[in-house]
Amino acid sequence: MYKTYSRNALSEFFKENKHNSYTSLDLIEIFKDSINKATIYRNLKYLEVNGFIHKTYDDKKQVYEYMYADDCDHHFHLKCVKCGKIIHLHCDDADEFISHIKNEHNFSISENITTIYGVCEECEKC
Amino acid sequence: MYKTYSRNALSEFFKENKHNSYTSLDLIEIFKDSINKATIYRNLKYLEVNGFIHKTYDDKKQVYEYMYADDCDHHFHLKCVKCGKIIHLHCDDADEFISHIKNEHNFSISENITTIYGVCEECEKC
DNA sequence: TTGCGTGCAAAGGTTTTGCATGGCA
DNA sequence: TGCCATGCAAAACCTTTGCACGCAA
Repeated sequence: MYKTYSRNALSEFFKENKHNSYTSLDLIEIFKDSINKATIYRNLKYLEVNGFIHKTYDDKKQVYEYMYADDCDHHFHLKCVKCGKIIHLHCDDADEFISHIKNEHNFSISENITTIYGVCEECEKC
Repeated sequence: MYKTYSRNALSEFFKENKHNSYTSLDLIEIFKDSINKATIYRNLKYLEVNGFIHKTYDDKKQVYEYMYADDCDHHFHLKCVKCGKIIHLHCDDADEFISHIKNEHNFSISENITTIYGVCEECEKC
């Protein structure tokens, strides 16, 4: 893997903003002075294929979003549809639920590509 | 609600294919001889707003998919990433999982907009 | 008759691609 | 040197919109 300016800038950005997710257009805007949009798209794909970022999905914006992938293969992501916050769910009950679905419903859940939508505590109050 | 040819054709199609989901492009292709694509888009939006179809998301195709909505607000959808089949999950353990997430993690899951991805029984064998 | 749905074509927005250039191993 | 990344512009692609027409209530 080449370390290039664009690739570094993008991956550092994701690392520094672990708790947010961004659409491709967000990133094009953020880096508009330094990185061409074709390069943004190419590097998003690259970083995703190489497991550095995790592709998720925002129901409101109708587009993919990308987020920092920190060993994201083994837990669910809860995403608040109001504020956009992503919660990495580490929970034994979730594991049990997955086992139950596997054993009783014969379906093997892939946590890494599943995003569970809902409303977080703070937004529930509003 | 007007009953028009296009709207009827689309909703009947969804009803007859309850266990599949379709992208807008699938539907444009299927109805290419009888319905204009602008009308397809307008009616998909209409049917979705009126709760007749349910909008979901396919990780592979990077687009929305639409499926027949049969009281889909109160259960999870399991989608097989290999064959595309959608399973409407009616399961007490899922309800318990949702309660747990609500009570212990303070997050209110919206089942109606969440699709859980994984691999179904048949595809697991391959 | 009036309002809504439709078809067509054009516009709008997002993503991908081809090609020439430049940088890093 | 050779491979890969990049920028630019064009192309491709999907979806939305404006407008005129026609059908349904």
